[in-house]
Amino acid sequence: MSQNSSNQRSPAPQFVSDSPKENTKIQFPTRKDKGDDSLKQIIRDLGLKVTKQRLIILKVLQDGRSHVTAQEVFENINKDHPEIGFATVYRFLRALSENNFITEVRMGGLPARYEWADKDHHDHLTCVKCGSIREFENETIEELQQKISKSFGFILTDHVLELYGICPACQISPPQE
Amino acid sequence: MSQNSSNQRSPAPQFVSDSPKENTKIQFPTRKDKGDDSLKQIIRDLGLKVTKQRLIILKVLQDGRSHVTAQEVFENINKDHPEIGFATVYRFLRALSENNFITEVRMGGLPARYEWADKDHHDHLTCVKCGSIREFENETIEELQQKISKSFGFILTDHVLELYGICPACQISPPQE
DNA sequence: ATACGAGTGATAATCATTATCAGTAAGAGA
DNA sequence: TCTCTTACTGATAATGATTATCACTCGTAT
Repeated sequence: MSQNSSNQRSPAPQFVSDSPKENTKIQFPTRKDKGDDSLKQIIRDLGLKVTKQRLIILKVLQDGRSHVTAQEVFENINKDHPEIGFATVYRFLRALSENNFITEVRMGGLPARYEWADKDHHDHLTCVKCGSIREFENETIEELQQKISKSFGFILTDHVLELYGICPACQISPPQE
Repeated sequence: MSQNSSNQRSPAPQFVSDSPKENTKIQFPTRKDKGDDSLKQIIRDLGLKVTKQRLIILKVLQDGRSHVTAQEVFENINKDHPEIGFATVYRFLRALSENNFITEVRMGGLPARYEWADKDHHDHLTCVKCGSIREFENETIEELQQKISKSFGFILTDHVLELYGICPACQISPPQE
């Protein structure tokens, strides 16, 4: 999504469902949540139609590992549902990401990775040797970011904090060929 | 072929944070100016041959504004030296970046930007409306990053901290579209 | 159930970046 | 300085992730 600026994913217009409905409190599904109903509700909350494809994508996101790329989601789905095209996967991932149901993480020039946004915000600590990712959160850093933004007169809308280092395992036994 | 045939929709972000500079023939030495000899030395330190092209690229990086994309460097050079191909620019920027003579900054899915690495470390605060970049540094955040890494047993080697927000100007007069 | 507009899948297009390769030139040694 | 070896260059093709296009399909409000 590098190319045209149209997708310059400005850190996301906060979820604004124009569906006035009643204030159904949005429940983010957890990993154990297998019910299709809450998945359907997510799609409706986005103001989108519920389709088989979108349910499948959501299920994979929910049950699969975190930090997946669009390609990985597609390949995973493709095994059981080869009729679903990758454009559909990309499109829906973008919709989810723009509405903050999932978080897009970009590191280096690598393909974007996505993770459920149903947990507290966290940042990443990535091993430059083996690629393993640890998550962390630090309230003080968050506060400092707010303070810094304010000092420049900016309204903070988003941030990316990625730490890179060498994990304990790779310090001991560097990965072989 | 490529070239930036200005795409349709969104406004191409304008990066105006650093002093714009016309290329004048006469260059007064700046604080960054290391002279041709030291530019040559940089290239030799990389274990590469000193070529006219590489000296020109280095000079542009040194004298031009910061946070430039490869395309911008190329276009800048192209005005006076249309014989230099963009592949040469990309190649050399990569070499410089891999050897930490310049720092590569990637934000969102946008093209990589480069900056001279001979200044103190700083992070970025980017306006999601107009693309302007402010630099900042915060010792406390740096220390916290070290502490966090240590708590996971990681040896911290690098980090990326990018804040996104709306700059004062864009809060007042949002760019129309 | 019907109609209509959103959704889909195949495919082409984009865009930044990298690879390829034949011709060129840097620079170490004679 | 001249030669010779090879790294370098520039034009162009290729790549890889992602988005646009478009005819067709399918949810879903009526």
